[in-house]
Amino acid sequence: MLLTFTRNLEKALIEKIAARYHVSYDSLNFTTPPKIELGELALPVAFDLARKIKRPPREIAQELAEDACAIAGVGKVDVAGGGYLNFRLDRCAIAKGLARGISEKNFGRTAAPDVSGKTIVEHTNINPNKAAHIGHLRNAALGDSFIRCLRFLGYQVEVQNYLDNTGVQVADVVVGFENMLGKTRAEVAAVEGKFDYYCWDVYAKVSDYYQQSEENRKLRSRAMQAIEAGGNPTADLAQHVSMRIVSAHLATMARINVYYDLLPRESEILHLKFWDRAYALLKENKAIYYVDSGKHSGCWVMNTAGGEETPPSGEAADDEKIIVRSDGTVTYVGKDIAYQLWKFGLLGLDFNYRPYAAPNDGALWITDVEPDSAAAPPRFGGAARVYNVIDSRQAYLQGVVKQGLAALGFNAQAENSIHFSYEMVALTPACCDELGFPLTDADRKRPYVEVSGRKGLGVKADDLLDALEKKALGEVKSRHGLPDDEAARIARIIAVGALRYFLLRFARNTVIAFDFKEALSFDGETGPYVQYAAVRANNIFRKLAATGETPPDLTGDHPGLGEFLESDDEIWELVWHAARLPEIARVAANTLELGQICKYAFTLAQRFNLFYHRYHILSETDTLKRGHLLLVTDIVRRQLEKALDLIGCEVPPKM
RNA sequence: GCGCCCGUAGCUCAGUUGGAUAGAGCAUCUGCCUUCUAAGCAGAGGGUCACAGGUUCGAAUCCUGUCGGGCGUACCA
Repeated sequence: MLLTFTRNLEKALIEKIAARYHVSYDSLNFTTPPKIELGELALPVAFDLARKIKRPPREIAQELAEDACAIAGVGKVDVAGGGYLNFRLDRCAIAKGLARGISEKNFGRTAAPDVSGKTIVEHTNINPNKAAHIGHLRNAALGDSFIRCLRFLGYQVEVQNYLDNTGVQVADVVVGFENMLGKTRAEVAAVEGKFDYYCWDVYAKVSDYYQQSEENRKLRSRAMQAIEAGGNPTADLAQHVSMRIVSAHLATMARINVYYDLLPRESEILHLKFWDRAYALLKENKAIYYVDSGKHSGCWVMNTAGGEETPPSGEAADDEKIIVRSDGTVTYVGKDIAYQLWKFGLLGLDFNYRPYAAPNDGALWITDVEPDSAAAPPRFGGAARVYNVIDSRQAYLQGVVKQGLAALGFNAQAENSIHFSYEMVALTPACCDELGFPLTDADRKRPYVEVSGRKGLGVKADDLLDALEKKALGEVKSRHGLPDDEAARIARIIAVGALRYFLLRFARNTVIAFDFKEALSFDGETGPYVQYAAVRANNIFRKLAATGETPPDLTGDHPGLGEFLESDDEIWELVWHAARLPEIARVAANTLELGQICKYAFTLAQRFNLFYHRYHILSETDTLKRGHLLLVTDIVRRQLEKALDLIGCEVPPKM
């Protein structure tokens, strides 16, 4: 409803401006007037036109206002300030349209997506060699919320969690087990308890082990080569470790409502010859070249000079990105280029697939060398657009992948390879103290310290979730006498609400300096605040149902609703804000700023709380007014629930 | 060195791509539970938007410079 309306309004105005002033716009930048009494939408376009056609802005605004009145759905247009166009919309029509939209389960969204074709979103991508930490949670929360928005907006989306099961980090843990600890695969398999936590410690110790001798450091390259070759005890151990860690990661992510469609594995990129094909393509197109001297001697590096030029001399290669190492193994970037080509359907090869037992019993698939004869997989890959959710430190690497595609002539696909970039989660020095992690004096002076798996410094995702659940459980139990399992279930929902909201409320390019007190807060601008508003609204309907009364029909006629909404700006502002969810979701999806959804949900909850305190709905004696109040409450609670769903949060039955 | 990002209330952050009187939360202070739940509500104080120029009807937002901070620039990812 609203998306369609605002876009029609925009289109109609663009036409009118073109007809009257012969100035063409692709889009118009609507804003919000400072007060709802002034209208719902504002347009400062007259200022821009004033410059272009050399006439006073107020005069232009006046003329446009007359034109705009004729557009369907527009109630009144005023000229304000130096030349603002303020639009007052037909309140009753918007409220009714919204109520109908909600009843049809599309929450007021009727416009088609902005683009067509499949969108692949790759996120999480944790190296399968240790437990997930808070940085990984930010990645997954962003990626998962993004795909929820895209799906809500009607996009076809495929979610992939890439498993780097043949990379250096897995090799490091394997060296830790085989060489440092002298454990066999059987002994590793017998390790009990949280395996991802166990590996966290092993990984941290391997750093010291490498420091001890050159001999030790050589073990990494040896392990890498064995893992890439496959069919040997080291490779078997790597597979055991990485797949066991993956299952731990999936369990952690399931705790915060994050799920995937496909788990592509790097081992298949190698064994199904994806890399060989990409390697050949890159060589053919002279996108990479061999270096025979200098510090990168023996490597294949990216040809940033590009094109069909003869590869530059070896001496010029010192600052080029290495794609194939001198020991013959391929770097992550190389494998990522092959993977990216496959995502766009450009490689001419496909994975084999088998079902993976998913934590949510949904359809999750994993790639494999051999096909699964018993199950027919859906068609994966072949995307029109690809989003890679990776932190901003990898911007350079993402650029190389893009460059690789472009060097092969796939310019459109390079253009549609989008790095969904965000800043890291770091730790405040105070937080490191709480974790009992020793800091250097230099670190102590910094605003924050980077999380480091290599040093074993970080807040583990499961630990944080445990702390949140424990705190939420205490709060629930202090308010309600509930059976243990019911209380625990509610505590989990609140914990997830607090965590996901916390991780998403920051803008992408803001470093989150992690602080336990803030992350564990349930008051003020938090997920639980929004959940609480929704629970309160639901309680009204629960009490209503208990008395046997049926709530107003969303699709009904609602006589008197128009007058009611015209007479009360505060209630109208609440309804109007509720109606904007699809617009906000669109902005969030286009700008990749999921914090917009958080802001929206919080503001809606705030306005609802104001409304809730001002009107005691169930004791309202004017039955017509009571019906309107109930309708407004119904609209708001459903939009609140949907907004929470977009950021991966649920509404608890009680709070 | 080079490249990218950041600097907004005591603290943590928003700020709809240049628009109307710069907003929230936390913390502090003052009130509000016999009501659909106080994880809440109402109110108060708190700002040279790092600094200096510039662009124009209009700048926290754009351009230049200075100062301060972060990240990247790996045969890790």
